[in-house]
Amino acid sequence: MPELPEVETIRRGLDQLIVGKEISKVSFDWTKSFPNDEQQVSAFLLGAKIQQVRRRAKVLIIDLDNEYSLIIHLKMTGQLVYRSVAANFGAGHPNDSLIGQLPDKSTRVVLQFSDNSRLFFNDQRKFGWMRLMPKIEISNIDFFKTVGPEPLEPSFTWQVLRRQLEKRKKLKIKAALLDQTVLAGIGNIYADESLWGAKLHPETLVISLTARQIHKLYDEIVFVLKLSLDKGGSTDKNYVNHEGKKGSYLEFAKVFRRENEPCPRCGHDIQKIRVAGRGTHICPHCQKKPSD
DNA sequence: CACTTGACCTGTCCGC
DNA sequence: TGCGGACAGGTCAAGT
Repeated sequence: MPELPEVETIRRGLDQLIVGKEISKVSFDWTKSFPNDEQQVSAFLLGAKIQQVRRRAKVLIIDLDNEYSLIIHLKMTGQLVYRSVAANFGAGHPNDSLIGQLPDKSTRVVLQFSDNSRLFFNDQRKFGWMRLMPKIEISNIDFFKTVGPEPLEPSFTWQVLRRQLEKRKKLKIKAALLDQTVLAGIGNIYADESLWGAKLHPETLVISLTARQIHKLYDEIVFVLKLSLDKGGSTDKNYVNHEGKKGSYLEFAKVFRRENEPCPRCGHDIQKIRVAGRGTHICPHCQKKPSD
């Protein structure tokens, strides 16, 4: 899924929907999706109330009103959908949704609240996970110790991006943008979109970027992330928000999933290539390799 | 150490 | 229609 705009959309939604609710029951069908043992669950999850929903990079943190939190990573195909009994009963497959009544075939974990509403963690590919962890241990997770700055925080300036890129001078710029220790929350979609905006070929080495190019790339990263957040994120195949609804950013995307369509800037055909092991979309005219 | 590749899973699409 | 292979938005671990 889910890159920063999608995870942030869910965070905002859940923060409105589940804060104050008391967890009354938990069930799961796949241990890797929820590795905690019975004892931890009954001691710290059952009976706890939701205090707040936070996000760092692509990770959601649901703080409980005790010393524990639920940490959730949706990886590629995870969904977190909240349903009251009535809403679930009425759920079909309207145009703005991908899912009907829950649980469905991909449901891995169900949190039930004392008012009988439920939060469903669905994940087709089973890469995602949810786990209960003491709040005090969260900052000790390697990922949180090394993850880079949040691009939508006011403290993230183009100079910060330049400094972060210093650490990965030998990488291709696309690989650097996907590296969560450089910058938090960018994935394949927004890497391609911001590189197109900055007219940079994704294989351009970081070391060869000028200050002006980094500044432009910074502007484009912030622009595409804010635009996507405004559009409720991107739905390619699986992503839905906390209500089970799709995001509409891809209608506004310039290159992602638009191979063989004309570049909106120059009209040349958009190509799909492979960079850093990932499918990558470029306009070969606007985004020249430095050697070309 | 810095960087690249394969593994983790299921589902879908494309070519033969 | 059936079947094999490639590919899909993310991160780790293992390999070079």
